[in-house]
Amino acid sequence: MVTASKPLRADAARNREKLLAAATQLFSERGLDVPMEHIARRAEVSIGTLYKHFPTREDLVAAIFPERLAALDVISEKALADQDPWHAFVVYLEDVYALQAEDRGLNDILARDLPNAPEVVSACHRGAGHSEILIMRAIESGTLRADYTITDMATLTRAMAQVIRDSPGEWRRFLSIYVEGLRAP
Amino acid sequence: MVTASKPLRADAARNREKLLAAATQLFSERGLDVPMEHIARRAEVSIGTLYKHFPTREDLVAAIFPERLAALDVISEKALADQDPWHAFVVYLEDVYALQAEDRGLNDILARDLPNAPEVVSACHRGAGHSEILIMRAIESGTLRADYTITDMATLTRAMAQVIRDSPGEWRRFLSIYVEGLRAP
DNA sequence: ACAAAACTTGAGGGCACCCTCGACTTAGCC
DNA sequence: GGCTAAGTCGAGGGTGCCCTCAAGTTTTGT
Repeated sequence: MVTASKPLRADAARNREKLLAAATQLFSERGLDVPMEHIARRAEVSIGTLYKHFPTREDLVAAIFPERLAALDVISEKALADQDPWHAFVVYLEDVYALQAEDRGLNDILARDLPNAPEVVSACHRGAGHSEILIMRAIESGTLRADYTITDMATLTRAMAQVIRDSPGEWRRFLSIYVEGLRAP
Repeated sequence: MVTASKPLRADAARNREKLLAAATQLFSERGLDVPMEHIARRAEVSIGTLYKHFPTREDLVAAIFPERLAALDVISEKALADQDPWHAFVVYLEDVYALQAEDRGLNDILARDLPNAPEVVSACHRGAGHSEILIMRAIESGTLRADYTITDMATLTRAMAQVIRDSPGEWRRFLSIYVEGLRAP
């Protein structure tokens, strides 16, 4: 997937890296809505150059987040390897939201209607697939309430996004209460 | 509290009412952030007139929401009259969020850092006081987990605000799961 | 019916963000 | 060293929202 279509000129390559670094940092700190001007400024590059490299905000997101989202796969794998289905499911939730809590941009991506970047979308689909397996396993083991669905988890994710934003110190407790409500009767 | 300081001229009084009606409707439909211009347009009044009557958005909120928030008191009273502390608490939550779900503006008020309008603030304090009583009673009856606090409820409210916004069809289910997690062990 | 007071109006200035484009600069090749 | 394609720059035009104020209109008291 390393499209080496045309090798960039040296200065262009340098600027591209500076832009990515600046955007990575700002997205993470302030979320996906940071003004484009701020990104350019932090990269010490003009706004025109930013738009040359990344014509839309989406392009920037698409360049940055696939790597971030790879962390989700690591979390999924860890959970899928866990022998205890309930434990796997609960730890999975904790890990996912811990990741979200560390990165305001990721939080935005998971919470709102996602960007269309194919790589981002597919990472989310992958995540959803893994979640579904974890849910099924936990239901089958008789520990998770039988009517739990991936839709419920999507709702939870949006709720958690909000909690993380407003009260970063509270999200673990909030989650733990919710999780208690998830046990099979 | 009906400050009849200076009787308004007839046309002014009419416009004031039109503005209140328009703002009530738009706040409820679209939330507290509707552009001032939209409110003026819907009231069929110029933007200057809007600002004459309500110099800030806060003033509009202060004029509209105390009445809305009175509904909260009704809900509290009903809950406080309930003999079963657990039932009272759960129904209270359902009623509060049902109210929020009906009014996008109210949802905004309860979710974000509130407007400074004294009447709004005091209504919220009143609500918090009632919540606290309901929480205490439910804890004492041994049905609600003993460590539950008003802070947890504030967090829940923000989370619910988000769920109501994104997935209006899901909030009851989300709440019911959370509430299951609230039962004393 | 008239004047003064109260009210209304909307053009327009400010701001923050978006994005474009023509003039300049520079890397990289001969 | 000089040429050219590639890249950079930033002023400036567009949008949407905020809010003000001087000029015009309406109400009301006499």
